[in-house]
Amino acid sequence: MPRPAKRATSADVARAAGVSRATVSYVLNNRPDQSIPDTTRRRVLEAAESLEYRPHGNARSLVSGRSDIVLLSVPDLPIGTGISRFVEEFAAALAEHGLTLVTHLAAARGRPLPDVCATVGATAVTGFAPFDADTARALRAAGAEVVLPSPTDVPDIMLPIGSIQAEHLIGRGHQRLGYALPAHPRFQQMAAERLRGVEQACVETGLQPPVTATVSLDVGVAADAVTNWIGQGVTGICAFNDETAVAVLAGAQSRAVRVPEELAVIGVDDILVAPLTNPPLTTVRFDLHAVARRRAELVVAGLTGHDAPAATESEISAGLVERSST
Amino acid sequence: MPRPAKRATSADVARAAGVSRATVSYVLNNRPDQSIPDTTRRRVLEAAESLEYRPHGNARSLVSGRSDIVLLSVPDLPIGTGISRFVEEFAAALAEHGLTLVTHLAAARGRPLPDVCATVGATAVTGFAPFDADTARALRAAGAEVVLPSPTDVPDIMLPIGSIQAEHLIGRGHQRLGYALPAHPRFQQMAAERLRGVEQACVETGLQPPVTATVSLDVGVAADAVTNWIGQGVTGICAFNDETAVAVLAGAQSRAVRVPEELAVIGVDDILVAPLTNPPLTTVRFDLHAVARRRAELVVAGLTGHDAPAATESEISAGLVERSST
DNA sequence: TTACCTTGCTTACACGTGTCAGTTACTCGA
DNA sequence: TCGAGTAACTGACACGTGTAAGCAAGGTAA
Repeated sequence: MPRPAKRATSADVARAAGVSRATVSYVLNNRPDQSIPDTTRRRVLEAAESLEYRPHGNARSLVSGRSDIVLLSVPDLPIGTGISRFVEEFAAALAEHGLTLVTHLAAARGRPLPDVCATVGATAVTGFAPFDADTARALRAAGAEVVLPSPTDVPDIMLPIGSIQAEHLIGRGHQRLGYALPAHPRFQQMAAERLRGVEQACVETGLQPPVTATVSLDVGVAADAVTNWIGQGVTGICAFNDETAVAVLAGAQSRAVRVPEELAVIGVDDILVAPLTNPPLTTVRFDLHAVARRRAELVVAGLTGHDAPAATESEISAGLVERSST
Repeated sequence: MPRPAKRATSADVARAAGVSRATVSYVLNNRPDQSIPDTTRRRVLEAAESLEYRPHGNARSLVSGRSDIVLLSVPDLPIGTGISRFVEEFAAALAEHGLTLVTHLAAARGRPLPDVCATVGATAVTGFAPFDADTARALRAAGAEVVLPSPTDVPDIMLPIGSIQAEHLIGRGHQRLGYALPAHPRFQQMAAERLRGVEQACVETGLQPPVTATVSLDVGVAADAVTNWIGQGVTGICAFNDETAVAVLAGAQSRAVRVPEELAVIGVDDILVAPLTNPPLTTVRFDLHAVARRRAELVVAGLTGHDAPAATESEISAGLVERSST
């Protein structure tokens, strides 16, 4: 096949429009302090259009020292579908500020995050959990100006989820709750936050704290946990996420424990199969739209040096999806 | 906090080592055609180490015209967990060749892919389905030298999956098969490939082609499909993926159709909840390790200009996970 | 007329890197 | 002693962009 023409540069556009390269730059970045007549402006824009000119990000960031690239580090976890919605929303929110999002899956055998940061030239790096001090320092040394979240940002998202679960069950009259922790070690931090939310709700309504059990995705393990809960008088289970909740449902079924009559179960995430379980799973879907938008605000604020607008309670909106498992 | 020192450049290293910048470049990229005594070499390396020097990827790719960055476009779909394993494996395979992977979620409201390609300066762009001609052209114009997969690459991955499903059911004695298509429009292309694999297997063993039905993630829809299949004498269902399979299971249960006695069901992906369904779901897990490695080979081959080693049959290894739904 | 401002441009430099073409200083054979 | 060769290094350019500084032409005020 014929080798396609090399990508157009601003010099090509300048030649086509019959002006200097500087004029092209002024028009395309439409700088207010430069006065450029409409005829010239249009000539440049048309030339850029017809040549399919796209500014070379590397060259641009080389001179400006700042790159419009935001790097999102995605943890190497069995990721739920929710994350892709977060990413989508986050990317859209950043795009409104002219920022481009790329994601990198942090795996043991892949490149270390600071290297990736340096090669793509990201100005901001963000992730789901706060980075440890060493990594944060390395990221800054690799050129990142903003590293988020800081340790104070995370609880705002996770804690209310547990509260919503517990309040729903308590509202239905349950007096003794259980909490199903995930088995995967990397979920532990997130799980601890959500559990704390459940505990808070219990304390506030005068109940005892929930009876915790680690439930792997195995029917036998889940069944044992169910038997134990029933023995302790537990009637409602908050599960860390929907997969764990499905395991609890399977465990209950294998021990002939009726759901929701004998044991109510509520999950988190509203995964695709949640409406298809037996009985259909009640769950909490938290609004990634708002979380993503908030995160984007924090990034932009960090980049511009302004303070971020304070988070209002209503921004973190997690919603109950009521089905028949509670 | 004290503003951290600006990142070190190769000029800083040169000054610290008492040599010229060119020498620094020769040492760090250890070029064989330049003879550099060990004393000098060590001086440079030590200076680079102590300054925490990392070459500036933007500047490097600006001059070389090539960037070590591979961009993976992830479709805006309800993504299965399998994809993250693919990404992990792909990134690791690319890293062995000194390439860095970043992913971008292609969403309607985000940036168009060619823009992202241009801003990060990717030399290769790849995705799960082939790009349409316009997009491919735009990507090339944005600086991508390699755009994959080409339309001829995809069937190799998807088609055998359908075959494995069908052969498993046929081997169990089923004479009339059904195929459960997904409802989401963006899955259609992938589904068509997998369905073709099922059809091939049927033809080869002298069976009639499968009875297709579109099954959304809704119990009612799935139940109607099940009734229809039973009415046509179908005894085994190949589902597009595990979510669709779970819907079929739920539909069967709501119509009191016993699985697997009256209707066998097999999915694809081995999602987390697959062992937890009732009955536990038989499924096909395809080896993303091999697919990712193959894809990385294609990318590297495209960048070096060499031909890629031909795919052997054994590289595309998809494995049956037998449970009780068949 | 002269001094000075505005408009509409252009010229020239900087960013950090890789690399080619020189340029020393030294060794070696005749 | 002299030319040639080689080891060890340096100077300068290019990549594509943003932008400060400058410049010609025309207008305006004194």
